[in-house]
Amino acid sequence: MKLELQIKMNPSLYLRDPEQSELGKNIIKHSIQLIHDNGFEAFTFKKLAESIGTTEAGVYRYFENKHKLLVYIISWYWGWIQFQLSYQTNNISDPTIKLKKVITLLSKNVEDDITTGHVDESLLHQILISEGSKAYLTNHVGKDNKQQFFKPYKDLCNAVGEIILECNPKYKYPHSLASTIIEMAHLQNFFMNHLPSLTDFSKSKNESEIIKYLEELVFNTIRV
Amino acid sequence: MKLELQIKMNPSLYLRDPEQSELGKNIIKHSIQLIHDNGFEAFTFKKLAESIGTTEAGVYRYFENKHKLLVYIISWYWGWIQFQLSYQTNNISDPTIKLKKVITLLSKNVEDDITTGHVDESLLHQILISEGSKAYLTNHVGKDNKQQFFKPYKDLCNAVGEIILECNPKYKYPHSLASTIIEMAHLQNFFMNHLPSLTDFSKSKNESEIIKYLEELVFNTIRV
DNA sequence: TTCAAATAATAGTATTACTATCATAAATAA
DNA sequence: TTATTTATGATAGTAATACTATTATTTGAA
Repeated sequence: MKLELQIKMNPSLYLRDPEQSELGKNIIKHSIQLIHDNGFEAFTFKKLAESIGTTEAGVYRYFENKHKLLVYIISWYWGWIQFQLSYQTNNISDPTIKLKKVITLLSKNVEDDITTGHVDESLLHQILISEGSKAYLTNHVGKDNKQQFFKPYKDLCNAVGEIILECNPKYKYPHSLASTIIEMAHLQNFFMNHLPSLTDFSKSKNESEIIKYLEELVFNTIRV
Repeated sequence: MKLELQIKMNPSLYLRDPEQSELGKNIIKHSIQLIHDNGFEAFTFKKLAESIGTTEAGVYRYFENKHKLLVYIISWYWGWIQFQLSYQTNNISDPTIKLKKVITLLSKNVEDDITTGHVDESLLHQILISEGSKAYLTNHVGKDNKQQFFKPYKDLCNAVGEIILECNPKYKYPHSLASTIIEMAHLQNFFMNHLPSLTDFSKSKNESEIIKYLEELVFNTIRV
């Protein structure tokens, strides 16, 4: 029996469920590749259609526009991370170890997960680093939020916040600290690779120093 | 005698210096207003030209494209913040107080500064919160960086890093902590206003709680 | 006064972000 | 089995965006 991990997506994000057809899966797969390779600004439905071997209209039958497609794959990623988190922290009772697992999970470049056929999680992780914040940094963030587009992100943030509170039930800013960890795990990685003088990780070019930095930051602030 | 604060800009950002003409100053002024009101994605040179009462071609004589214009106004803002920082921390010897001033300066909504005629710093601060990271989150960040587009940001980050080191000369991550402060001052503000469940500031809607959060975060991590 | 530079007015192109239409192939239900 | 829905493919078309180019007019410094 083959194990298939299915992540439940918000139906408002798509017109036709991309999981339900080959073309749909191809749209996801090639979107991830193209957004990774050329960035979200250069990504168009025309290029995507060409890369798949279908037509622009074909893509529009699945997604209303490229922003919703971006939010879709990002939501998928947060759902996947949420699953990894509960999987990896299962049976661990020490919240400190749990929180360290979280930091590592968010910071480390993930390996491609074979149980999710058409999605390359490693590329997705890179996309999150450079494009993740573009999902919500728009002037329609309020509308999108009302449609629950950011629920997976919020759920993750809450889950991390819970772990923080397990470490120190009196800590006053569990959600802000959670969103700080999530965002900084990505941003410090981006800076390390593209604007190294904004970090102290220039030489090493690997994530272990970012993890150390974040651990110090987090555990010093919650252990008051 | 009228005091005029002049911020030196990187000439690669423009084709014609916008400070040197009325049209140029209008381009800056109306860009800030339009980007603030509608967001960077919806901002076009055509709308800008209409709002000024000139033509699209007129704007293109000053800026190659809207991205460079964004980087220009953002650079201007960092230059202005850098000036405010050195001005406000002048004659203060206690680095702890200096660092607190930095956090407040970055987090608090600024008041419009009369010494800079055509620039509304309060709007600029809002633009930085929602659009700031779009200056570097592109696939041409490397090219832009080679042209020194991010120097004002880096200079500020260095200056803050210096203050951190004054507080604790042994602290290992002064630049990363500086970029964390800068980015989080903005991002937590954005979350507070648009995605409050990612923060612990939902009720108050003012920046003083963000300042407290950041101060706790920063001083607990550097006082090891 | 003259000459160069800045601006205004207009036009035009390639690309993007869509919408619409119609034909065909595949899946499914009667 | 045929009838019919449903997904896809092929093609066209539109409005807006992101520019470039040309020419005429105004301004302002030598």
